[in-house]
Amino acid sequence: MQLSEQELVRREKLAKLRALDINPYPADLFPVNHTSKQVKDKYEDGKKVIIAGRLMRKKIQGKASFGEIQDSEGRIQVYFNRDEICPGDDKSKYNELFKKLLDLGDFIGIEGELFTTQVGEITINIKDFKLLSKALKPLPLPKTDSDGNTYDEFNDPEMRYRQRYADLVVNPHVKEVFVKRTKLFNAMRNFFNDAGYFEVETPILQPIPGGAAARPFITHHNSLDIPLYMRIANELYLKRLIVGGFDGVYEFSKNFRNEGMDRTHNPEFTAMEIYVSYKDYNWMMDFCEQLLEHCAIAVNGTTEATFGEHNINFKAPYARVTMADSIKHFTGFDITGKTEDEIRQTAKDMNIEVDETMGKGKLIDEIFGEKCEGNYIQPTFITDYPKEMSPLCKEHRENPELTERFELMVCGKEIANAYSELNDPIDQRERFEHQLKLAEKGDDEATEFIDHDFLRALEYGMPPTSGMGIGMDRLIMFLTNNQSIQEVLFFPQMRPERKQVEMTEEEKTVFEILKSNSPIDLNNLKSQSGLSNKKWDKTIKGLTSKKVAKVLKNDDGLFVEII
RNA sequence: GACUAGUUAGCUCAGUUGGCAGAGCAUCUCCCUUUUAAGGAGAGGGUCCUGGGUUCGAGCCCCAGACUGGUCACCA
Repeated sequence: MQLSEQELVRREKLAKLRALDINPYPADLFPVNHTSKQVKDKYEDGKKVIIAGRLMRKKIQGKASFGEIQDSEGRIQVYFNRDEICPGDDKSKYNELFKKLLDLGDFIGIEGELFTTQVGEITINIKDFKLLSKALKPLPLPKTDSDGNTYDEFNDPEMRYRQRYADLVVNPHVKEVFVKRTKLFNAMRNFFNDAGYFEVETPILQPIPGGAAARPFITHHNSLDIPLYMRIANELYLKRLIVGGFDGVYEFSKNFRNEGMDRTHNPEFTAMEIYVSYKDYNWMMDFCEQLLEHCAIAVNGTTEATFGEHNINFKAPYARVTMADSIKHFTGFDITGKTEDEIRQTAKDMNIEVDETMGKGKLIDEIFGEKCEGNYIQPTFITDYPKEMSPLCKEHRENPELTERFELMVCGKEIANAYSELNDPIDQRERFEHQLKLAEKGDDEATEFIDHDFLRALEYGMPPTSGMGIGMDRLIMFLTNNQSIQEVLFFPQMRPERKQVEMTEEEKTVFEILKSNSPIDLNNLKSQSGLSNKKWDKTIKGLTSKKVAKVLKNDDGLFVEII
């Protein structure tokens, strides 16, 4: 492990602290009684406070210094005065411990009294402080001036995602996104609980992955000696609970899909699904718009939100458009009563890529996706989807080609999907079988499964039920104006970092020669190694930087010596 | 998967025609008792993403690869 100069310096300081009998990682509780925010909100001149946090600014001015402590709520300025901290003759706590051995990023605990500086900043006059935890790695140090300009911002996405801990420490706006994320979950949970619905948990490891068309992750259970799939959706389990007699159940579910990754897809993501008995999709639309209005206010204090160039308003009610009307509106083509071939030809005429594996529903979905979807900026319910692409949804009460389904579109993206749930077990079995045929028709190797246990549950009888799923990650992207899902996940999936090798093969070879013959003439060693010029240069520089060898120059020439 | 941009000090970034590796902040040393990204003086700090090639000489040119971002496609 190669350490930078600054890391080495901090390790030396660690040793010095121990030599002074100061434990850099003490175990004892520190009796914090204020946060930085409480200090500012409840300011009283001369008030005694005890706070703790990271030292994030250290400006030494001789016998007194200013610093800044960052805790979970923000930052507060602190004032280190030598004679306050060291009232006696021994000034070492200020001169040594504070000035020389404390670094930015260290956790310290502080006891002091509040005052306001001449420039009007609330500050803690430190009476005593204690090192609580030493930081061995320097944090990035973004700075902001009084005009709001930032300097040295820690902004490389790769590093921010890989080292989210550092990102959170130095970028308060990043932390704010995750605070809002949790507010969203709490608001939604409260809304459901107030409505009398019941939060449940269902299996993540499933013998049959159901409830969506997606490629699952497969794992293996050793004792049972069977494959298990990580869930792609929780729909079929929640409906089993409606069969079991709950009026309303919901779950925030981590789902896993073994598919591509991009700025809107992470292999694991969070969906919320809710099922309410004796309701239909019309009721669910009302419920959905009330819910989102409530959530937007809980998160941002307003129903309005900015997303990129768009201003969106989550205030209910939202426009409702059937899919057929939407396609008619944006293309002039009326899909009602048309055959599969007519629709395929129309799609081709619109220059939409289609192939023979696509059924009628898929073709309609392609046309909608290509020509309509992107136009819905304000929250809009698209209703009445073709039957073929909705195998878990009840047939439309007025048109057997359609289903009672809606999706909520915002900024051209789907954020909610809901049905009047199919509860006819015979129809459901036929739809599953039809899906199986579609999967066989397409060359996609993703196998479809028929969940016979789910059908058995339906055969016991499920009350009329409406269900809805909401993509939580996408919703929070809209509410925090982030274009990338990685920005709203603490730890987005990343390719593994490349491991640093201790010593390359070439370095080992040269080191072996050196071990039996040191010091040795540099050119002699080079020819013995048999390396190319460039490779030799890299190798010898590698060895010297690792401090296992050094190059000596004297009157007789250049020599390499083992250290 | 395709296209495209990037990878240089702890952080943010320069780097000219191929000729000693640069700046600001951070770090280290010294001075400074109410400062506001920013006091003064001095010093140290580099696997220029990796591997190969061209060349007397490569951060720079050529080839291959890695990782990341963006756009598109695929996938919900």
